[in-house]
Amino acid sequence: MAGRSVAKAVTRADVARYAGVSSAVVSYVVNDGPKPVAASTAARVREAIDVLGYRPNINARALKLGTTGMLGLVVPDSSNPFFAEFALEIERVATERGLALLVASSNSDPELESRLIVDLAGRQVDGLIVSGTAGPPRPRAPGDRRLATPTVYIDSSLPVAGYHTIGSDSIGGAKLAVDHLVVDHGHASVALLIGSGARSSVDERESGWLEALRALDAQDGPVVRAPFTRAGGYRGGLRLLDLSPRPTAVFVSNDLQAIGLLRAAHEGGVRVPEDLAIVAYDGTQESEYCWPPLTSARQPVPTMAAAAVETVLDNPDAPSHQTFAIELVIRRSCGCGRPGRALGSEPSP
Amino acid sequence: MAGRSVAKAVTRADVARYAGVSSAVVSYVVNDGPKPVAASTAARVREAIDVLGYRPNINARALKLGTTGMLGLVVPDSSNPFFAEFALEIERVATERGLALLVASSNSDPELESRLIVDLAGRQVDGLIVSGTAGPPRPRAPGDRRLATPTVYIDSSLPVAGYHTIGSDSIGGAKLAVDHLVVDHGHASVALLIGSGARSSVDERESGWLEALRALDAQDGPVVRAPFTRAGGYRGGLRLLDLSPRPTAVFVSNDLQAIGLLRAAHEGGVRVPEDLAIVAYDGTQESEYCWPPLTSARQPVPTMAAAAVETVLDNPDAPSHQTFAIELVIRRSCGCGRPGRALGSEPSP
DNA sequence: CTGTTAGCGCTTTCAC
DNA sequence: GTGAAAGCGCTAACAG
Repeated sequence: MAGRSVAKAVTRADVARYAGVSSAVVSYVVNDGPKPVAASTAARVREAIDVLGYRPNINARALKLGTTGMLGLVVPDSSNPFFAEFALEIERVATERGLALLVASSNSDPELESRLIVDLAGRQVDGLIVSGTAGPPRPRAPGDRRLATPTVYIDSSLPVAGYHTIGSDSIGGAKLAVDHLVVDHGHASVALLIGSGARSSVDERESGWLEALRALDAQDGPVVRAPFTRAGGYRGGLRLLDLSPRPTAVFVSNDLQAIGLLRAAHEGGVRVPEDLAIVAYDGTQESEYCWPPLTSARQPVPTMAAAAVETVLDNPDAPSHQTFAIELVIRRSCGCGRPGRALGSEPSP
Repeated sequence: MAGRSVAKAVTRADVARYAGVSSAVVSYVVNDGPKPVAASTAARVREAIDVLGYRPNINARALKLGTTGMLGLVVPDSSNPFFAEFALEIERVATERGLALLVASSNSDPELESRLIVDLAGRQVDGLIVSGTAGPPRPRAPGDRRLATPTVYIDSSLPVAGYHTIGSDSIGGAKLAVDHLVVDHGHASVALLIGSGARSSVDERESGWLEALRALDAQDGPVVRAPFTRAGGYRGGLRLLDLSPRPTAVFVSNDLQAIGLLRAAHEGGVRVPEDLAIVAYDGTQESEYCWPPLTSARQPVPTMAAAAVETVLDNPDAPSHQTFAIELVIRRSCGCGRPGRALGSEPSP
């Protein structure tokens, strides 16, 4: 059905004919090598290219070279601002390196996810970056057939044998959040509003929250589980606010949920941070512009994205693991600053 | 540099050898045609495929067929939730049709944008969907060389000669917004906070705003221009709130700006909607979860995305234009509902 | 039902 | 400095 309509593309042979040279020469001038070409010939070729409107067929090139100049990215949900920002950063560094980005969303469905991975691998992408819904894959069995495509799992705070993995230091991040609430703001205990995913293992944000509380001899507050979405945060928030006694402080596992919680609080007349202090996780742009602005444990997205691309491209063998420190961005929802006045009141551009 | 590490992939020839058939037969079973294959042979081939872990090389296939099974999408800013949602929808329908999506962000830079378009076209995508930062291209000159790739411009409320265009009915949408503010809420005039882009022509949202005001014999309020971002809305909002007399109602050209404006209002102690009624444009998810929830003129993103893909794939010739009606989603920021209580208080999932 | 084979557009070695 | 030709992995005539 397609293919029919693609107006007969002009090919390297057309250019060669028009310029009165061989197709090899066209190749030399297009790629600026590997052989030198006389200046005058080159000029003629370039003119032919211009006149004819020639565009090299990148796929043919890929076939010959065994390289596609494409990266694949699969995320659970690209409308989650965190993944959107991640994707944008990856795209930025890919573009810088002359690569294009093939994206796919698994919609948090492990089955779809693996189909997408297989599909992208079949498209011969030069590297695959995946944020697994089902968490990182299980360690590779000894005789396992490798996926030929170099792959890195992001969003994995622990190493997985046989794979490249990258993640933020969620344990450390959770601790930062809890410490701030307990030490700096004097809360006796901190609740947890956390995502309920398909992930098999315990979320490290939960471990960090617990560890921090223990280390401070503070009490762990109630735990509420809800989907990693605004709506999930809203519903989870409703339950959280219904608890008695109502928690005075909560650590929320991502910005989206915190925003949902904020809505629940507004509707219930619960003042943030006066009645309920909130620290979130991710530090997306959206967290800066809700009301009150969210204090959030920010993942260094640009750095992580750059590392992902680099790892998969420059280091395809030798599985590695990298963890990135997170930074607590202080705004108003934790209780810092003055009411009605956002901290750092000139928002970033 | 790349290519080296790609573990020698298993090819159709390997499978053929292993199964003791010709490569054509392998092709027949993989594609389920065009020739029939004996059941027993097919089984042998399938087993070989399995054992060897064979994956067809999609690029080779593309080269042969003149079709890549890829769509290209270029947007100004994929971290804008509106475009993120759009991209997600396009991806969804593309996946349904077995196509992959190549995305690129122009970062609102017209120069980058055209480079990206050329690059994607060179990658032989089967169709190109672009949301132009420079607006749709100028009408095609008679002798103009066509871009061979079928292309549709989204976000273009007016037709452009020689191109496929798709857009929401921004004039109608703006009127809906203004009418609601003036007729239903009794505001004597409505201000405008609108994006300042690279677009050459006047934004139709501005025209709609003006027309609606005229039609109602109402007064046009002040116009403030600022970038299409949260920060832009914030800064524009600061200026707007500084005006005297301060407007009592404002139509904002996208959700992002409205969210920035909301922050400015919160900081300035201006109550929304009591002191300032707001109606935004786009109707992204984020508009549902800020506080107060935004009344917004919603673009039918899924419908538009489906139309874009269909147009570019099934209708590559015969330039067409499609406009989609927008729907005013009533929430709290316009003054509807009760204070502290969001309208439709059970948010969507 | 199965096999042979000619390319798709490109790069690159090897000759001139 | 330039050209001829092989071949990347795949499909689809065309023969058997």
